[in-house]
Amino acid sequence: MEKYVKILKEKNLKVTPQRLIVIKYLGEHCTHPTTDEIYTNLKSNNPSLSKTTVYNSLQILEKYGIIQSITISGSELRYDFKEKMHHHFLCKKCGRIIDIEIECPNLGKILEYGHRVDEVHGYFKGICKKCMNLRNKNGS
Amino acid sequence: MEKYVKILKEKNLKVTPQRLIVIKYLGEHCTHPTTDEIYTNLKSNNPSLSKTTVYNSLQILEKYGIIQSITISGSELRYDFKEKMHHHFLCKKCGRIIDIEIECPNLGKILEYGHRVDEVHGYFKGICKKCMNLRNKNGS
DNA sequence: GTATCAAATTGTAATAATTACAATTTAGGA
DNA sequence: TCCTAAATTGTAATTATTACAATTTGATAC
Repeated sequence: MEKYVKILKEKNLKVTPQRLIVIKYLGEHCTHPTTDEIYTNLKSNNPSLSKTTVYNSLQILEKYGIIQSITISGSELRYDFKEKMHHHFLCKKCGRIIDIEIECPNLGKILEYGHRVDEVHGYFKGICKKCMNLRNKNGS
Repeated sequence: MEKYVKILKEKNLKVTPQRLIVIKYLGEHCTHPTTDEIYTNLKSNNPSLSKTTVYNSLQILEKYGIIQSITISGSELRYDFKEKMHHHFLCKKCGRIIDIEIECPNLGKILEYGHRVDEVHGYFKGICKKCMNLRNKNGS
């Protein structure tokens, strides 16, 4: 827990219990949850928690580069602890979002266009290995 | 216009005036419009057009690989004619989405994981060249 | 430890994006 | 031209997000 307190303090963000449980949740769950998933899961042990607070916390954590939002699955934002750069793979069968540990080798080229690049996102959609195996077994 | 009729027929999709104006709109506007933008712009010349039809048309056009949806700017889908593979750059200042003509050199690696990859998306966020120049001029 | 105050939290209400669905219309083959 | 499955339409419902005013609280100064 101290780890998360430290992260907030380093950015001069006020340390509140709400922010701590949100950041802790993301630190311990690599499921790329939506705002609603985070809210629902935390609500049971934190009955006074408001969904607006979850939105606010996620927003400010993202603003300060602690977490990142992912737009991969249609009309909802998902969140991810921002550690080292990686890509994502969305399985259209089981809906899982899998981390893909690769860097983006294109960055240099984009800089050549003259734009200032702050964020790099890559994602892939398809059928994950697990679902492919299931499909083969069932012969369908 | 015949070009768009042909595209639909090739996929054995029913050719309707609504689908044609939607596909034509995307063919002639490289602005990565939202569903609402497409609807509003077409509505004036096609008063009977329903927004649900625009949603339906976009959905089926995407399903058949004619167009692609882009999730880059928060909670809204944007659409793009699906020609050759390219990436996107979102300017956080002016909101423009700019095409970046690069391929993804990572594909091979993802295939190694054992997943089946159907779609490849890459996007970058930052400040575009034009906005950077404006900023420098104003000295801010 | 207490007072102070800007900032954070809460709950409700409003807005925006998307989907569901039943009734009507229509494209395209027989 | 007729027929039917599929597409379109409009309304209503759902889902995701934002706005905002009232209340509470973290962190600093005393």
